[in-house]
Amino acid sequence: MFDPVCPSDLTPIRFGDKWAGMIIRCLEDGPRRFSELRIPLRGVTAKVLTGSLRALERDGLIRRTVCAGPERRVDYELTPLGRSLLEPMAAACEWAEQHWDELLDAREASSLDRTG
Amino acid sequence: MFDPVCPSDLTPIRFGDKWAGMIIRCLEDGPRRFSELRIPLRGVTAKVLTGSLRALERDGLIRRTVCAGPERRVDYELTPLGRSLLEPMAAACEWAEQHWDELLDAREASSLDRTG
DNA sequence: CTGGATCCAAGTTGATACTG
DNA sequence: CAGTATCAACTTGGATCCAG
Repeated sequence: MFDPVCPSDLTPIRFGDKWAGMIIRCLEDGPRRFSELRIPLRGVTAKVLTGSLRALERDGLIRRTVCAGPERRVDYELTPLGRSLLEPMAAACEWAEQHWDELLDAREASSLDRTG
Repeated sequence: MFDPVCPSDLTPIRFGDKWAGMIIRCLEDGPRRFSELRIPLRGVTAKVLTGSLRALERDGLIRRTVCAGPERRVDYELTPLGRSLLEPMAAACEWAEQHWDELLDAREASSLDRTG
């Protein structure tokens, strides 16, 4: 799923911490539960995801809602500010896609310098 | 000088490592020497600046040129790829300027939550 | 289910001293 | 001038276990 965003951390552009960019994209289409977020973000532990979510909340990019009811359930959704971030993110993705090959070539060339 | 870029590391958007974004902006108007770069980047040590420059060079964003002559002199300049990064960087800066107040407000609000 | 607590490995940044 | 070497501090991400 996150191939188009940052295939191998190759692009020099990053949004927040390691998971912030992916979290924002996960929330793009509407609110998601804590456990829903853990599915696409394969490998993220609860603690780290909590940390990222708290940071995003502190910056006013997402809103955390504890839903009433018998079952414990917490929803996260983008605030208008968070949603506005999608624009520069799209610009960053476009740049990454356009210059993907050049980035790869540069890495290859510099690794060849070291070996030969 | 770097107030417009990232006044207090408040924006969630980052380019490369801590100094990469500033280095790129320093090279925007043409080649600069190692020691010239150290002026605006107050506080950066030679080792750290070297590390950032090497990383940018490896990614093909800047080119390093050792100038011939009696005095030791090394120039750094943006490659076309590095220059192309100025576009998404401008988009990021624009976003940061437009939403500066909201970011500040969010931080204030969350710090108030903690104190009272 | 949604985290908090604790511990830990790894990476990042920097201070300081030194070199061709 | 343009770095390199070494060491120390801090930050990050994660594993594991525990709790309301």
